Amino acid sequence: MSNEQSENRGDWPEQLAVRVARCYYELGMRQQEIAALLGIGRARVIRLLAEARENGIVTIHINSPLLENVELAEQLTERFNLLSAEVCLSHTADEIQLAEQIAISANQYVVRLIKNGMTIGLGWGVTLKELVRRMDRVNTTGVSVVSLLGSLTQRSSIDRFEASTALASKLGAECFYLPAPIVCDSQSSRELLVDQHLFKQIYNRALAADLAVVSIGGLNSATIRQAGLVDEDEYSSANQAGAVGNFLGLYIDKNADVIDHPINQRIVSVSGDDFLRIPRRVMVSAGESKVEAIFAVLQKGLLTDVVTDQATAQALLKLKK
Amino acid sequence: MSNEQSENRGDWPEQLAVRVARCYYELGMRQQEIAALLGIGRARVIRLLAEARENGIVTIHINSPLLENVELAEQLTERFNLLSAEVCLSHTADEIQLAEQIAISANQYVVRLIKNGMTIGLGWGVTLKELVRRMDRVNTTGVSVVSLLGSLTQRSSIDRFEASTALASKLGAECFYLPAPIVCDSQSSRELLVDQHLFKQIYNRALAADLAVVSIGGLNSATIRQAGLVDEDEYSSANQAGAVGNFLGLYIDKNADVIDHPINQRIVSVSGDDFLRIPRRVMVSAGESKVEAIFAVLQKGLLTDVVTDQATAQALLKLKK
DNA sequence: CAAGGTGCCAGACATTTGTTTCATTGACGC
DNA sequence: GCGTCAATGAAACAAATGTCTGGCACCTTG
Repeated sequence: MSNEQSENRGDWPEQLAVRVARCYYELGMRQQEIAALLGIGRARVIRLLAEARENGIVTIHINSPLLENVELAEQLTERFNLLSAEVCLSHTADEIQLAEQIAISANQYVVRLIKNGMTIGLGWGVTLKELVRRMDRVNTTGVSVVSLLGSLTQRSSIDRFEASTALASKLGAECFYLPAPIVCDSQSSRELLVDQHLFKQIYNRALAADLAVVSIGGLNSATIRQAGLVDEDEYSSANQAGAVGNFLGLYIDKNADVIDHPINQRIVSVSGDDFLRIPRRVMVSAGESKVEAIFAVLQKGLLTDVVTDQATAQALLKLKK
Repeated sequence: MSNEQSENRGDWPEQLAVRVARCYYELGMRQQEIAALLGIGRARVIRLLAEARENGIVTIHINSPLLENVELAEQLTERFNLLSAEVCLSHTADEIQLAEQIAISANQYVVRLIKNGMTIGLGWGVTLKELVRRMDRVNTTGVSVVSLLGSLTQRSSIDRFEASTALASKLGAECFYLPAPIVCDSQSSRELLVDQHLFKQIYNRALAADLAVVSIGGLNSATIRQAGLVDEDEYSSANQAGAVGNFLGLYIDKNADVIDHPINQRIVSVSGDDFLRIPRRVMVSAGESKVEAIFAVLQKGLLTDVVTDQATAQALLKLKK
């Protein structure tokens, strides 16, 4: 039977995980059996299974929608004049867990929108990172991914928030980064960087995106400050200047207008009218603290699609009145 | 819009299952919590989860292929001149379990082939039934499903083997049946039925299918006889006449030629050259007892795609030599 | 070559999940 | 009304899964 296959095909960790996953989910074997079959410890089987789910090697889909959420989605679509919306169940107020949960729903939603030959503009943040991490691997051709914001420069931030690279790898796509930090030292250095030929080239590529997937930063969300890009002083002064959240790197007020504050002069991102040139603009976001900002952005018509959770959807619909 | 909010939205059993599934798989809640939240017993939560997996409300995908199986698939593709093939892991020799396992792999394979506006011709048997039962629900438009064989007439057989109806419901598609039993009483009654206007109409529809999904019946497979369509005498005499299996209802010999036997005169199905007019012909089958028949059919070039398991794939490749 | 680290297995343990049994409920048919 | 039957929850139990510890082998690094 299974003769000792040669050896060195592909990277082992992943192949092992795949094998374990197939034995477990497709063949319905017990972890103990699998461990015995593959000659490894049961603990490892458990780790590999967890890892496989984390990585999106294994994905679980629920094909039937929950009626009440379909209704909420329809209401959102109508009230904010969207192309479509998706509402998922939520159970926790913890923003990190929430991000994971929305990510799962958004996965299917986004995967359906991806077509061959497409350029995808991508934002930033834990939610998107999570989304991309658990996303199905899809075989595409001619797809490219462009970051809509400048780059993060700290390794730790990149690991937590940078999603483009991971998305590109899931899709087997090319990936482009705006060659400038997301927050520049000063307005003048921003202008210098933005004026570079290479920068413009990539910026134009971003403008030509067919699909944008973005998130929104609530103001007191940890994300922005965790990234260490904005210090406390700036944060609180932006706050006082009427900021309700952060959209594509820029601090916005309750009308979704970019507030007049020095920090916004230093941000590198595709925003404003340029952003609107992307025909399909999907927001993936939820959470108590982001409702106001999400509402503002929706109200202003910046988006064509929304993926959020029950609680946020209900809050948004209430605000509308 | 939101008209019947209050109570009667959708059928409850399914909605409950969906809700439980989402809580469990997306939100990662414990069964105990879910039971408490929804005010039902934990036992029911378990039953609903099982049911959801059975029905394909919940589907689990493994997105990364197993390298050794990719190799086997490539070998199959090349040796039998196929468009593509898929090989899944197998762990059991039990044909029923095997059917379940292949069905899981075939699901993804077949779903990828389905396009809007397509007509799908479908065969018969436990494997296909299983395939369809666990298949993802896909939203399609303009798809129709046509049975490639005459109809089953006993309720119990229908429940076990008839796949077209279920497929159509998963796809939201139209479904057409050949208006004749799969096995007629006599050759003459077959001719009479086949000559009906309505029959020809649907037969032509079947001929115009873009995709056929079929299985193969091993000779001593329980399926054929379970259906109670062929009695023991006929079975053993067909056996003696050199039958190695059953393809689209017809008994075939080791060259995949339809054997000269009275039973074959009474079968209603789309076969022979007519079958070859369907451009994409996928076989989903595996099992020790079917190897010879599968080999014959492949050798004769009746198929363009195969989904099978490791053991069968290896056996097929050995035979080729 | 040794210190420190990592990854793994083995096995003990806690938790979760699955199964069985039994009593209750409520719908249905007569 | 009144039995019958299926569906369900409760509780007890069995099995599986997940977590943790210690120890060993193997690496890296100085």
